[in-house]
Amino acid sequence: MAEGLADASESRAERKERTRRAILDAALALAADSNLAAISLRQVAKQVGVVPTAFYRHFGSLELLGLALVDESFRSLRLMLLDVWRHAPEYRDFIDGSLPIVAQHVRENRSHYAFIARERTAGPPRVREAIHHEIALITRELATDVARTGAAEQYSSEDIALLADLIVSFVVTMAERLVEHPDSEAQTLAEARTQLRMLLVGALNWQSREA
Amino acid sequence: MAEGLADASESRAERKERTRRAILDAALALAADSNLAAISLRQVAKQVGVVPTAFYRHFGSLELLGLALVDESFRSLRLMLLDVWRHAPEYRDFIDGSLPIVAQHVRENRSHYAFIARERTAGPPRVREAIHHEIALITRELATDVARTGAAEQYSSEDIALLADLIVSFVVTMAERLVEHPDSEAQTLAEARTQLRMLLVGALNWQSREA
DNA sequence: GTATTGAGTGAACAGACGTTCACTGAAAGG
DNA sequence: CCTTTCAGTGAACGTCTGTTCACTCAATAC
Repeated sequence: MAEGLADASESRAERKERTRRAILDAALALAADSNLAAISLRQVAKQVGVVPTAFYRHFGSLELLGLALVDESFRSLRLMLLDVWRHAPEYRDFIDGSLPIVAQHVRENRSHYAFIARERTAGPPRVREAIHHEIALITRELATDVARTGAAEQYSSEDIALLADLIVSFVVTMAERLVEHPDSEAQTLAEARTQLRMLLVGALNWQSREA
Repeated sequence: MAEGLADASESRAERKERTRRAILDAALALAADSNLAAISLRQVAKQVGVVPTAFYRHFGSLELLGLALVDESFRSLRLMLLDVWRHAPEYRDFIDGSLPIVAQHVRENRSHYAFIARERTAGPPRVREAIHHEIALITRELATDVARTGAAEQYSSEDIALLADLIVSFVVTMAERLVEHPDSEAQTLAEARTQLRMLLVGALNWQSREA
């Protein structure tokens, strides 16, 4: 089972995982110049430095590879959000506390966010669905979190959901901009800060009854 | 010059324009199943019922065809917006007056909106730029319109621009949803109505000084 | 009535595509 | 130590790709 004593080479599983990672990274890089549906299995294989057939040892198709990338992207994203929400009560200002963390995560995972931004609207149907599902889950979590902290007691639960959706949609748009214009991060962030404030001032003055 | 008397066949220019339209429509239809970067010149030609080479008589590349589609989409969109803004003062409620018109236009031009939604993030760079440019123009027009009607006198001009951007971004998101779930138009619209109201309640209570 | 223009043709090209198959050879299992 | 497993190989297939070129032949121009 074990490889006995000191062995400089990797185990079988380690090598496989290394190739799998290389394939994921290559696909991410190649898709960045167009999109997932426009790249070919052979391009990916060539970039990895492996024969086209080897691809099938790891993924049944480019679409399944795409689903793996969605999974990977959102696993990291959710960890970041968990961190944001756990520390939220400590913030003197929720917006100023949270936005920079999101911006930092986008900066450090630009290619993943770029992938999500593109494939969310242009990817293969199953990939699109997977992304929308993940975003819907996050929206639901934000809604329960808003309800739990009692920040909007005058809201009906339906309206809390709509508010959460409004916020998530806005942050998605902001993330798209951070991806597209990495050099303008400071300005994008400053503008988003003001806009989110405008939006939340609306939240504070909103009453569900005035539908 | 003229074609003399009664002639059942089309003029040369008419035939050319008819083929051009067929190419635009074919590309729009084929890209709907993936995206512009993933379709081929030969697929388009086959769909039109013309030999691949004939494509070049109308467009130098698929990318230029994409730019033509952007142009076409936004020309129609701008006419609709002109109509919305001209009749805005008559509305008892601006939101209830405008949103249904936008929704109707999306319904009647679904393939164009789907194209814009996809290529906005996943299209060839020049196509993406063209779309963002058009959206920026519309945002600027909305800002001057908001400023002109004096609906937000307490706003700095920078904040009017940010508010306009917030509204346009939201409507873009709403349009994406109308495209993706045509069957839920009524619900999407009802939710968007509430969300836009939340947002604008924020606008009314916002003051530029509290940055 | 003759000359020009130009949208559409059809063959040809070199290369890339996805997928199949039988294979190798080192790591892991017993 | 011998056997099994399986990530990666390499050739082969039929099909599709963008682009070139010389061409036809009806509508237009003069």
